[in-house]
Amino acid sequence: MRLDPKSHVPIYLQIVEGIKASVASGVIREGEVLPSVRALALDVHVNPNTVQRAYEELERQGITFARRGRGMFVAKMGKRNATEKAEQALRLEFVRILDRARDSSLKRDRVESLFQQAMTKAFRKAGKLE
Amino acid sequence: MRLDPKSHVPIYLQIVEGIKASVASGVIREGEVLPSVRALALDVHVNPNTVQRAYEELERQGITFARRGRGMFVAKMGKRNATEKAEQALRLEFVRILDRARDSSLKRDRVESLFQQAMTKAFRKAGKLE
Amino acid sequence: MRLDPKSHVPIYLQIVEGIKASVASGVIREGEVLPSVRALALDVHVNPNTVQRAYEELERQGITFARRGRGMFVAKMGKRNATEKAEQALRLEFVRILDRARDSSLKRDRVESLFQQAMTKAFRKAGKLE
Amino acid sequence: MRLDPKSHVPIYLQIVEGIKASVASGVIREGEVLPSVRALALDVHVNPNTVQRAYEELERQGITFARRGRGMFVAKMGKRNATEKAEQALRLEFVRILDRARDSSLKRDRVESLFQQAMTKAFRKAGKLE
DNA sequence: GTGGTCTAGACCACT
DNA sequence: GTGGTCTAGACCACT
Repeated sequence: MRLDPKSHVPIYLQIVEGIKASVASGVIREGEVLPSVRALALDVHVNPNTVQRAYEELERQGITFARRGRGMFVAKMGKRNATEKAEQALRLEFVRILDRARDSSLKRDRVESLFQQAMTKAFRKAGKLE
Repeated sequence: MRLDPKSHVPIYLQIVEGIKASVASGVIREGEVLPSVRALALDVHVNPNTVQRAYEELERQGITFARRGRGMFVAKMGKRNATEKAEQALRLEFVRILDRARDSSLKRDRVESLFQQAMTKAFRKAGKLE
Repeated sequence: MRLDPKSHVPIYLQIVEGIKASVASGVIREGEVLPSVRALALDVHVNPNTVQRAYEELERQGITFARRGRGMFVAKMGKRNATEKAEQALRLEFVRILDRARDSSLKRDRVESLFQQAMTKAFRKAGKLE
Repeated sequence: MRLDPKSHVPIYLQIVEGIKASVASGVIREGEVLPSVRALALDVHVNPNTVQRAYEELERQGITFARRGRGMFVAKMGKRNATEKAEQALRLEFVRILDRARDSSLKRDRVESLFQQAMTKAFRKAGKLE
């Protein structure tokens, strides 16, 4: 999981996004257990409370559920929920950054070209590692 | 200028982005004066200190320069700087959100389709207002 | 026995309540033996330690008593104790939730109506099953 | 605001309930500001973080909204939301405690009588103080 | 001063 | 060991 300490997005929300991606892509399957709060905290070098907060948010979003003393599990509709939220988030991001590009009078062709470059980069990487 | 109080991006940086877009698109031209701190503060319903921080940041980025008692002016090369930064920011945003889309196993076609929808929306709006 | 893993009431206390109801209603009679810790634990999908805690609490409340190697038995006066505690608990619950309803400015008539609906539902069910 | 340290309901949720009652009853009106996190923390003798958590939950439930540097305000539909949630909570509480009363074989008449006593007590108090 | 995030560390219920 | 709540205290963005 990649956490960016310089980002304005709070760390706990970056963790939420990371786990959601893992659930959406099937890296963690429905019914499977997430890493424990303490284990993940050690792993990503943040305080356990910060992970705890991320886990609460995931439960609230219907991606996971908690079982006392057992751990945190991916919910039945977790994959579907996570995928839908990922698409919705992507759509909103596109709208936000393209609105700004337009306001900056960037040329439509130029925007298209930057997008295609990023696509190639992102989906080429996918084919190789991870 | 659109400010989102719920965004994780600090308001002063949102103001910076808005002004950079105005400079990049020529709404404010090189050598022209920006609205006064107080005027803009009243306009966007924000504390003058917040606008002040935004203006300092713009100067730091070489988009504008200050003349004591006269105001804040768009620098020579301000438009070019603003446009370059807008492109660079867009490129980084694309990489960031497409990486996440890939990690979420969103289909390449689906991502392309969401992008085209947002493009149409953004650049259709551009033709009409603002 | 209905256990709610999402409830803020600890599971061992939920078990205590469930058994008290069984004793109060005569489902388990005075002198009769309770299910073994292990049997009940398997039945309600809970760790034996949790059932053990519930049984200790029941003994402390004078509802049951333990016989080493024999099991847990309903005490003489167990039914009466359980019934009295059930009434007392109900009274306290009523006071608590009606105080809150009043603080929320819910109308007296509305509260009365919600109560009657719940009564009908609870005591109709009673006529049929269990 | 009455907080019960012996309750199994977490303190932060007790605070949520207390504020919701104040909003539902109009003690705090729509658009008005809530006590600051620090002020309320001092008032009810809990840690500011605990109040903060309650305020996050209130915002999530659509009762309030936050303005950076300004404070926490009652939302436009806050009163309605709070009242609806209060009714729903009451209904669920009734169902829960009446189911248990039935399982304990309490007589219907007896339950009715305990309820009426609590009603009189709660709504008499309302007429006098607060 | 006001809300929001984070660290550090304690204690609890449950496994 | 596992999640959930709470205290104590720091720092940030905004007013």
